[in-house]
Amino acid sequence: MFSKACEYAIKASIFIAISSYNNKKVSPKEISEEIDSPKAFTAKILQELAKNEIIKSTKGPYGGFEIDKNKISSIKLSKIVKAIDGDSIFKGCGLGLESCDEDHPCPVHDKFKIVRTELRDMLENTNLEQLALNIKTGGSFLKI
Amino acid sequence: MFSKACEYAIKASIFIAISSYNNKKVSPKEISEEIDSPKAFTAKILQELAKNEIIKSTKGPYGGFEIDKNKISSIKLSKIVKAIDGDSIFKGCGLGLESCDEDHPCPVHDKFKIVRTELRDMLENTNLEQLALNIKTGGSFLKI
DNA sequence: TTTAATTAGGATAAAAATATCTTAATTAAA
DNA sequence: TTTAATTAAGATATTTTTATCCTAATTAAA
Repeated sequence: MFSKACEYAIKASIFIAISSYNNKKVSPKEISEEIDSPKAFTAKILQELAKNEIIKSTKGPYGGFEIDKNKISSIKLSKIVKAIDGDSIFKGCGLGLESCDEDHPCPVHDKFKIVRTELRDMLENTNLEQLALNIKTGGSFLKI
Repeated sequence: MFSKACEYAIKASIFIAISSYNNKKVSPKEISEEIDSPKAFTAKILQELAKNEIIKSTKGPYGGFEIDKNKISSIKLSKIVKAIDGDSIFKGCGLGLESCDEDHPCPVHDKFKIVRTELRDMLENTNLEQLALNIKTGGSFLKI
């Protein structure tokens, strides 16, 4: 469904959100250990998230990655997915046709539309606050 | 969502179904032209579909690919997707965790479950006959 | 101002997906 | 039985994704 990079991006964002609630910046090393991902690759993805202003990076001693506490609830999953994988998963045709629309639909257009809408709504209606809180209360987990 | 190979597999299967209704076997060349895909790569995918008994191949003169007419309505989209991409798209965790389940869910488990179920149901409830007929009646298209 | 701790960025490598090419095997018809 | 038309299979190439490594830039504190 999502690329590896996008899976890491989502998990990393959740962990950074949790750490930020604790007023703690985190490094690529801590993040990759927490979410069980390759460190250097994760660092690249963090750069991308920072460029998209989803997370904030601070260089130098006492630096690291964080998210403004009062921004966490406004960051939707859709924003993270768009930043890393683009929007083709909610906008694109299920069979990869360039010009698939109501007027010129691919064979699975109507059937696929329902799934795509369900996915888009899910990503639009899920934010980092919800996901972080659920982890904090032990309702879900970031690895194994 | 699906790999390129899987998109080609779905489109090829639909075209072969349509041709089979017309009692006509088709070659990789005809198929790739009809669905706008690379010929040799498409041929590989056809081999895979044949191994999975989704399509039937006949070598030699007057050979080609076809589907038993009375089997077309029983071939679900899910069977094609499973044969090419495997079942991780309906079974796997949205964040790629090995052991994600109700007892040990990933952060998006509950939200993702709805989408995955919607997708699985769609693939289970869509068959080649429906898709082929919809094309025949001009309700949908295989390319551009 | 120097040092050490950090992220940024570029170069490279490895693996997987996509794509192509060549030859082998099969088979119907002449 | 030979020939020509077809798919099967293996080798190779290209592109994309995933991953690693090294150096540069930044910055807080000594």
